[in-house]
Amino acid sequence: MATEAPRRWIAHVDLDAFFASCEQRDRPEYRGRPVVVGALPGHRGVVAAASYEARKFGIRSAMPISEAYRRCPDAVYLRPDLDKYRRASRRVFDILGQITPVVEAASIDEAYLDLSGLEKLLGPPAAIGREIKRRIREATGLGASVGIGPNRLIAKLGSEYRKPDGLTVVHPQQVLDFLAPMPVGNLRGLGRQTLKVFDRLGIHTVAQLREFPASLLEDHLGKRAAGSFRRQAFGIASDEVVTGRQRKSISKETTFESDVRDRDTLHDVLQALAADVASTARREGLSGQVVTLKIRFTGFETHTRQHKRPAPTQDERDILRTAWRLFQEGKLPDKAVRLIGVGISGWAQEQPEQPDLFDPPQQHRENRRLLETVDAISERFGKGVLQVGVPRKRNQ
DNA sequence: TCTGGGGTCCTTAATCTA
DNA sequence: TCTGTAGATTAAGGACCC
Repeated sequence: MATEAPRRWIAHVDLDAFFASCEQRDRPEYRGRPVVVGALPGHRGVVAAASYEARKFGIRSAMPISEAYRRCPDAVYLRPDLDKYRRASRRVFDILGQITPVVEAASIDEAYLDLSGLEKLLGPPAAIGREIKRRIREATGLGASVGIGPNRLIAKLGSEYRKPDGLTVVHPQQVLDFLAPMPVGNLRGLGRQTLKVFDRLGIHTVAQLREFPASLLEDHLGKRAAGSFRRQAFGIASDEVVTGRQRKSISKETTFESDVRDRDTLHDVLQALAADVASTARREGLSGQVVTLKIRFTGFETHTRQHKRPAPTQDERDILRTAWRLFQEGKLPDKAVRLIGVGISGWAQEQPEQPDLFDPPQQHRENRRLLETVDAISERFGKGVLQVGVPRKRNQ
């Protein structure tokens, strides 16, 4: 019996234990052994990636390295080599681009592909999935898991369904059965905090979520989140694959081996981080107007302070000056610092912002900006140095 | 357990302005 | 000129993801 063709076939490709697999590929003596990439034992930090051999000991990413070491002292512990992983990632994305131009990079080791309309050329979805895996392994020696379904959610859950080296195709008519027995924790955007709420409500599986009264769920999670999880429970999700996404911020941060009180040290570190941010911004041709300072104190108490500068910048001196002012004037607790970081965002528009004389609110802002500049100059050099005519507000 | 680094998105509160 | 208010913008924090 002919079934109706889906509007879309979306694939999600996920490289298995990516960082650890890159290391095992390059060092044959690590193959078959538990490999943990992240902080080194005895230092502050967490697991960034664990090979499948390491996972047998219960080691997971984001686990404190001390805990990982307790579980498996004999594992191979390595610092991440991000340049190596970026090279491998680029190679994989090249291969995906040969399958279809509609590829969205979801992270360094994950991608969404729109396979719609490729069946005539490459065969049914399962055949395309096998071909993707084969090409990745042949070119890079890395294993990948692939999920294919009518939308992004189903594709993503499909790639997680069988790992490593898995392939799962979920046809539109199978979506509800595929989701029903899953733990709700598998849904997108549902983390530890939300899981507690679901636990309290006695919702553990997607099937139970579907049965739960929508209005009651809204009471506990808010309209937006409740709606999102309910839609997911019924397999409703976006099937758009967005190519060429632009990043929205650049940031650099560092955690000290032991907490720091010394202001000079903090300033020096902040300067290095600002230089790093600025260099990335210049390399990518981005200028940001908003500078954000992130501080984590002893006890993991974390604060951010941000400031919108009058003009975009990619200059480390501007970034440092603003960040240091935020540090000094941000009414932050007087405690030793565990982590410090700085970032920029709020990119310059395509064309420099011009005051629009036909847009009173904008004109008002421009006037105010002008007055602020005058004030600042007067403050430094004395009043009367400058006389600036400010256009009067038009009627109303 | 004792918690990295780099991000995105959302909610909420304060402030500004028409 | 004063006042109340609604909407936009900015800022801070938190949840979440890999």
